[in-house]
Amino acid sequence: MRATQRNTRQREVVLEELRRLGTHPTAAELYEIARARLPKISLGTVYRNLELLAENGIIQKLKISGAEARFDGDPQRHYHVCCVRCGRVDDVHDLPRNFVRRRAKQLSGYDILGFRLEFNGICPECKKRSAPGSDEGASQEKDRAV
Amino acid sequence: MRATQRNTRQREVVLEELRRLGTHPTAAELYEIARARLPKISLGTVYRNLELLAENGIIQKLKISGAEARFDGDPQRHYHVCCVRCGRVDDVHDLPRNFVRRRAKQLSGYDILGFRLEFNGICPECKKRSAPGSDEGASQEKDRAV
DNA sequence: GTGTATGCAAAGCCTTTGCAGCATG
DNA sequence: CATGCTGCAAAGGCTTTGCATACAC
Repeated sequence: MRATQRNTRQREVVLEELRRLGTHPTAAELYEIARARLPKISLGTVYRNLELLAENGIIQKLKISGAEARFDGDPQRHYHVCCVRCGRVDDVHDLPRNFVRRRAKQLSGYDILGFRLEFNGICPECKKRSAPGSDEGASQEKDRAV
Repeated sequence: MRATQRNTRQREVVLEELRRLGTHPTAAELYEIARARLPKISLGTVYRNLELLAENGIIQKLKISGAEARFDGDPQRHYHVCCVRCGRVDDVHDLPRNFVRRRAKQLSGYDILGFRLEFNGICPECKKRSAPGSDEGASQEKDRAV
């Protein structure tokens, strides 16, 4: 999070529309939608704001297989299904502890072909590199049930 | 899988090197390595072959957060850790059924900040679109323990 | 011999950035 | 008013593609 951050109309609109959609739009899609309210907004601004919001943990940036990044207005959800044909992305809610293909299919309506689980964090090398008195404690380690 | 596919030296080398590495190189990295054995190979060819191998399920294409795609010579593994600082990707082996942050950290040496679980498959719309007598049964539904 | 794959280079696409002017706190 | 943000457009970086040639079967 930066020192001082201003609340601009553009940032507000981008976030509002992303949340209102409830889907996983690309930056370009969001740009088109935002343009209805702010005709002069630029793609660059949309990208900059999405990036910033994601850095602050307010939204989520997804890099699913496929060309474009997608954004999720809900930073809490972590389960997604993506279509290998059209690239569409949906959520899978209420995934039980012992998640299974069958359950994912029931909840999403997809034919589940596979899955991918990714952890993210700081690798040993990077830890060493900035070990003593680390000042860049970006994401504090919340104790959620990973 | 295409009608007829030929076994070229280039494809062979790309696959061999990817498997030999055991890491998750980018196309460019693999290109440099392959060049040691086939000085005239082109980046385009490396991309084409990686794409083809991934389509055939022989390797895995990963689109982790970050710019470049990464490739995994083992199509079976599904657990990865990626460093939010340098983009490095590692495997997490032997992930227990009730995976937990602690276990993932033990196995990888990373400081785990979060995770992402993605299913992939065919969305309801795409199913409808190619429903009767589908001829494109790309990935057969293996009954692995998703 | 036929059709796939390659090499090379150009084109594509998504995303990032430089810069001058604008607007927020 | 100081400086973060915007719009615009150009630049970047990874990936894909067109085309003539080479090679696998």
